[in-house]
Amino acid sequence: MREEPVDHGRRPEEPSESALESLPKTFDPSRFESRWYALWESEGRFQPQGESGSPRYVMVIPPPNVTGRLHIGHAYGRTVEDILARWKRMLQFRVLWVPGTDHAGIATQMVVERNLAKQGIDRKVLGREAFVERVWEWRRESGDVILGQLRRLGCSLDWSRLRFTLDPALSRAVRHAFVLLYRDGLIYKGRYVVNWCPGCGTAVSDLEVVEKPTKGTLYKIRYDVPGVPEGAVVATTRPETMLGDTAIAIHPEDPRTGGLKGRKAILPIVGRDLPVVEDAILVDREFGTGIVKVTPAHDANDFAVGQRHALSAVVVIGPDGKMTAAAGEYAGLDRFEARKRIVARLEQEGRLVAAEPYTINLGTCQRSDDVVEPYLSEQWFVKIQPLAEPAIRAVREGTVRFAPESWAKTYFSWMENIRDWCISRQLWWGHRIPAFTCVNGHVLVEDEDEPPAACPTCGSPELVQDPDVLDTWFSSQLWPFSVFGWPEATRDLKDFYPTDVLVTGYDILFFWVARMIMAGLRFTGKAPFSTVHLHGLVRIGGEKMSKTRGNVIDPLEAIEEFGADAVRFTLAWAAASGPTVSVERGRMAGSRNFATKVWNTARFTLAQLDGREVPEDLDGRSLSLADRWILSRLSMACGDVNRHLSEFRFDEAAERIQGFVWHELCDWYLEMVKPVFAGPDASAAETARGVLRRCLRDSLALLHPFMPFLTEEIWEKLTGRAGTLIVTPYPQAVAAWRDDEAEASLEALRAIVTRVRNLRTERAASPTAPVALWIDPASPSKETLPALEALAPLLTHLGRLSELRFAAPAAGSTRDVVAGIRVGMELPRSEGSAAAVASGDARDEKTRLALDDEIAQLSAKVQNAAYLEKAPPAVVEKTRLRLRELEAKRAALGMSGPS
RNA sequence: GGGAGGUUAGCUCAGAGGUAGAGCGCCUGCUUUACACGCAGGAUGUCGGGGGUUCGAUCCCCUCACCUCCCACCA
Repeated sequence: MREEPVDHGRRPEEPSESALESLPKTFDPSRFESRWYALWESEGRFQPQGESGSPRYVMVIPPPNVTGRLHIGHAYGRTVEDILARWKRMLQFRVLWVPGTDHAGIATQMVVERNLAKQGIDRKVLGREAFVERVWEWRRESGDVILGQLRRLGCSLDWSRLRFTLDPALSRAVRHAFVLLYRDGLIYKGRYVVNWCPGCGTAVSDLEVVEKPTKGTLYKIRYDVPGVPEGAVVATTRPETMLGDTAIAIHPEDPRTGGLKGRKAILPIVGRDLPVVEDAILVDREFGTGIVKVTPAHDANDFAVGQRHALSAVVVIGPDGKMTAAAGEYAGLDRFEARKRIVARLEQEGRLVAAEPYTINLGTCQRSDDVVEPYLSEQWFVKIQPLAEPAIRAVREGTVRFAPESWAKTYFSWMENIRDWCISRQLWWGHRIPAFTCVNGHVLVEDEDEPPAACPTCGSPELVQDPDVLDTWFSSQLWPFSVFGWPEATRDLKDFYPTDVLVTGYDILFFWVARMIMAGLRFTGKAPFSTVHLHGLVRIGGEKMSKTRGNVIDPLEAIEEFGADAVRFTLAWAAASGPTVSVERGRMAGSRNFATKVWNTARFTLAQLDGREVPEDLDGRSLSLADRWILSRLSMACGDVNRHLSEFRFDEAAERIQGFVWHELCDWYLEMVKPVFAGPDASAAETARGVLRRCLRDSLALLHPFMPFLTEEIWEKLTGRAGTLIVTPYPQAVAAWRDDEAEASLEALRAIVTRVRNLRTERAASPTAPVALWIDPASPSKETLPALEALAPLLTHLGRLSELRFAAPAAGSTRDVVAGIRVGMELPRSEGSAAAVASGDARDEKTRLALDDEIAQLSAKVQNAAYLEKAPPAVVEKTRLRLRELEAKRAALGMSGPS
C-alpha cells in the first residue's frame, strides 16, 4: 500500500540489518493495527480492571445510529473519548467505556421506507408488523458497520457491554420511565397544535424543526364585513390556511380597527361568518393592518386565541400535506397547489389587495427537509418544567459542569424557557407508547409489552395499545443508566453509575445532554455525569463539510492512507476550544510524518540498545549535562501533557508531545548522544543508553492515548512484553529531574550552535565548512561558561567546529552575543561567496538598525520613573538584562570585521 | 429582538497584561552514524477599525465593521 521511500543516493555504510531487524525499515501501520486491537480485546484490556471499589472512570458512548457509518465528526468525538479512556486507564483508574447504538426512529424508518419504495413496496400496504420486521432485517444486515469502524479507529470500548436502545432491557427502561412520569402527572395526552412533518407523517418536537430564511410572499386579503365598507384586510404568508379561519382578531385599544368591534366578517370562498375577537396578546398594534386572521388548527398562536375565545378549530390540511374534506372544492390538493389556486381565485374576485415579496423563516423538518406544518392533533407530552428545575440547579450548584464552561449559559437560557415536550411520533419503528385504551375509553398506562387481559376500571376485555411510538430522544435520555440495567438495581448500575464525563458535540446539548440531566435526576436521583465536554463540529479547511463542496474526508479512507494513529493524532491536534474543529489533509500527512519520526527514533534507539548494557535505574548514575537536560525536558513535558489532558486541551497535549519528541529528543539529544556512543567512555555511553531508553519509553507511554497502535508495536520491541503499554502507568513529572542549570547550559549551547550554522548559511558556505569559534570569558552572562567548557566536545561536534577557544575573539572575526554569551566566529574567505558576504553585510546592517530601535525603546523604558515605580521588579530586571544583552550584541556587531 | 463565539504569518489554527507561536505551504542549502514522511538555515504579521483603562494592551473595557452559530418572534 505504502511506497518504499525513494533512495536518494548511495549509502556506503548501510547499518547492518542485524541491528535493526527488530523493526522493519519501512513504517507501515496496516501491518500491525488490527493485531494489537485483537490482542487488547482478547486480554480483556477494555473491561474495567481491578477491585470494584477502586477509583473508576466511566463514559458512555453517544450512541450512533445503528445503521450509520463513521463520519469525521464521530471519529473526532470518539478519538477524544478514547484518549481520555486510555489516559485514565494508564493512570490506573478502573476504566469503563460503554459502546452501543441508537435505533434512531425517524432516520432509520425513512431509510428503510425509501429502500422499500425502490422495490415498489409501500409501507402502509405492507402493514405495521411486517414493516417493523423489515427494519429489523435491515438492521441485522447493515447494522453495526459503525462498530467495526470504531474498532479500526482503536476505540477501547468494552464490547461485552454493548447495548442497543431497542434491547429488551432498554425497552423495559423506556416503558418504566414513561409509567413513572405518567403516574406523577408529568406525561399527559392532549389535542394541541404541534409541528407536523407531512413527509415523515409524524409530529416532531420544536427542536427538530430547522428554520430557514426563504423568499416568499405576503398576501393581503380583504374580508367583507357587513356594515364596514372597506372590510377587513388581513395578511398571511399561507393563504391556504384561511379555509380554516374561525375568527379575525383585533387589538382592543387600536383606534384603527375599533369600527370592527362586535361585527362579523365573512370568510371569502367559504362564506363562513367569522366573529371579530379582541385579543391584546396576539395582535400587535404596530404591525400591518392591525387585523389578524385566526386559524386555530394551523397555528400555535391562533390555537391559543381559540382557547381564550372558545373558537372552533377546522383542520383543512391533513397529515399527508393535502387539503382535507373541510377544504371543500380544494380537498385532496397538495397544500402548495391549493395555495396557488386560492391566490388566483382571490385575485379574480378582487380581494387580493397586495402580494409583496417577503422573507419568511420557513420551518423545515430536520430529517426530511419538508416544510413543517403546524397541525392540530392528539399527542403525548412531557410536562417539562418540574424536570427542568432540578436540572438547572445541578448545573448552577456545580454537580454537573460544562467544559468549556461558557456552555452553561446556553443551557440555562434554554432550560429556563423550556416548553413541554411532544414525545409521541406517528411512526412504527421505536418504543411503542405503553398506553392502552378500552372500548369505554378508559386509559391504562402499564409497564407491559402486551395489553392487559381486561380493563381494571370496567372489566372490558377489549384493550387497544396506543399506535404511536416515542421520540427517539425519550430513550436516549435514559442511556447513561439504562445501559447498566436500570430500573433493576444491577451490580453494574451500582458500580458504574453515575458516569464521569460525557463527550459530545454542542449541537445536541438540548436534544440529549439537557434531557439526560433531567432524566437522571428524576429517575436515579443523581446527575448522570459530573462533566460534559462539549466539542465543536468538524469542518474541513474552514468550510462545512458537504458532498457538493467535495471536501468530505472519509475517516476510513484517511485511515487507509495515513494510518489510524495519524488520523487520531490529527483529530486530537485539531481539537480547538471553539465552535469548529478544522481538519485538513495537510495535517493528516503531518501526523503521519510524525508517526514515521517516532518509528525511526525507535529504530535508532533499539539499534543502540541491541545487546548492550542498559541501566534501568538512572538514580546514582553520573549523568552528563545533556542527560540532565533531556530528563529535565522530559519531566516538564510529562507534567504539561497531564495538565492539558485534564483540561480537555487535546490540541495542546498533542503538540507538546510532538514538540518534545521531535524537536528536543530527536533534533538535539539524539545528535548529542551519537558521539558518546562512538566515544571511548563506556560508562558514559551506558548511561546515555539508559537515558535514551527512558526517553523513548516515556515518550511512547505519553503518546499511547493518541497513537495506540504504533506505540504498542514499538513497546513490544523495547520491552519484550506484547500489548502491555495500554496498562502501563502514565508518565508523570519527576521533581528530581528538574534541572535549571542544565537547561540554561544547553540553551546556551543550542543558541551558539544555531548561530554557527546560521553563519554558514549567510555566507553560502557548505554545512561542513570549517568554522573557528571563540567564546569570550568576559561574556555578559557568565553563569553558563563553566558548563560550556564541559560541553566543548559537544559544541565542536554539533557546530562542526574546526577550532574552539575560550578566549577573547580574534580581531576580524564575526562577533555576536547569543544567550548572553559573546562569541567570535571565523569562516575562511574561500568558503563563502562574495555575493553572500555582501548580502550578509546588508543583513547585518538591517539587524543593527533593528537593534538600535529596540535599544532606544528599552532605554527609554528603563529611564521612565513611572515604569520603574509601578512595574513589578522582576519585569524591570528582565528589561535591564535584555537591554544589557542587546547592547553587548550591538557592540559585538560593531566590532565584527570582514572575515 | 435576545444570546454565544469569532476576526493573529500565504492557508488552518493556538496563545498570554510586559512588543507573538505551531502545522502545512514558501525560499536556500544538504545524504551529516534512525528518518527525504528527512536534516540545516531562512523569510513573512500596523495580532479587524476607532476610543478608553494602564508605567505598558494584540491580550482588559467601550464602540464600530464584518463573519459563524443558537434561541425567540414572524399577520
